[in-house]
Amino acid sequence: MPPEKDNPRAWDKSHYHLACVEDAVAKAHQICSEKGVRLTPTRLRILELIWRSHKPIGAYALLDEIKLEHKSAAPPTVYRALDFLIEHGLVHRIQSLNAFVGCNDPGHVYSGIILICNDCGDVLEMDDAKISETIALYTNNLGFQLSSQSIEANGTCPGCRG
Amino acid sequence: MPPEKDNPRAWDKSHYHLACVEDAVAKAHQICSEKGVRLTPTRLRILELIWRSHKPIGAYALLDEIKLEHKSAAPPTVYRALDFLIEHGLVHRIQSLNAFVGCNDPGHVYSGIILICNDCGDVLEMDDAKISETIALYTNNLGFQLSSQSIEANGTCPGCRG
DNA sequence: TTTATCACCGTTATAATGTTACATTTTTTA
DNA sequence: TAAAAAATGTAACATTATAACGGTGATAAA
Repeated sequence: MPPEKDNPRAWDKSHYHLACVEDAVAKAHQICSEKGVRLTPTRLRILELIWRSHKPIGAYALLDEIKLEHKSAAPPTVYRALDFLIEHGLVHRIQSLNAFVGCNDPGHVYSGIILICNDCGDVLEMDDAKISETIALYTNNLGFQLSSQSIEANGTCPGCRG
Repeated sequence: MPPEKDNPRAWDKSHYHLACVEDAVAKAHQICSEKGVRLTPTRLRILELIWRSHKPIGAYALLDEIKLEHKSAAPPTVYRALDFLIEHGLVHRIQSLNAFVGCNDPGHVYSGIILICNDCGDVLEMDDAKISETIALYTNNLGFQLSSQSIEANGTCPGCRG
């Protein structure tokens, strides 16, 4: 992770579907209820911690935080919750950082493109059907049956370009 | 990594620029010479090992192999060589697998899209300017200065669809 | 020719990330 | 309520990656 620079207006997130932890929690309850799966206290807590961190957060950072209130927590505690949250589209894993962010539009993802600022470390999720359709088209022409994709872009965010 | 299935004709790679280890080594020598950087014996050996593995290979698997001939090798031996090879575009890192593959078209990359077969574990590199241009366009409209990107797609390759 | 520098490598240790396996508890289902 | 399934606790371990420091050999500067 780059030098910690705090840049609260790194990008314009005004179009985001979820503006705060509370929104994310409400949406998560709704989605889990619709799917008939259980948003247990640990899962909920991990989701909240991810949303309260306004940057991608790693599994062991989550573990440190959750240990403060839940002394017996261990790596599987965190990884199981993350698996659940990712499986149900509530959280994205950022492969290039081994870190996690809340999904901005759960239950409605075409293709999540993750933009990562190399200066401040903040992330923007960009959903675009066109790009994922293009990739699906190209891969289908090769006879490849696409099941998932991950697009991560590195660069400098508007806030850090100054 | 999925169950080991050996599927030598998983995809049509007839369009690949580099067909074998020897091609890859020759091209690497050429590129390093043009850039004035040193393709030392260890770097060359790691590149060969990556190309001889016809699947993505992890750093510690490379370490095991190189230890057979070079008893004193340790993790930094491998990671330093990998850093070099990646920096000069000779090797790609596959983020979702923590593994490495030879770049099929070094010195001429628009956007390497990595297709990963979930059944046989083999990988195809697809270079396409259009997709990377589309992403560049979209991110630019957000004021994001793009420096690099990684696109990985999971699914089933033609060979494994049967 | 000495001395400084630099890139590369050897070596040891350790950090960071992620998983297995099995026991226990809680919740749901029959 | 009893059986089954889902979730969690717990300890140990596996995998991936980096830090730190010293040595070596080539090249450049004094």
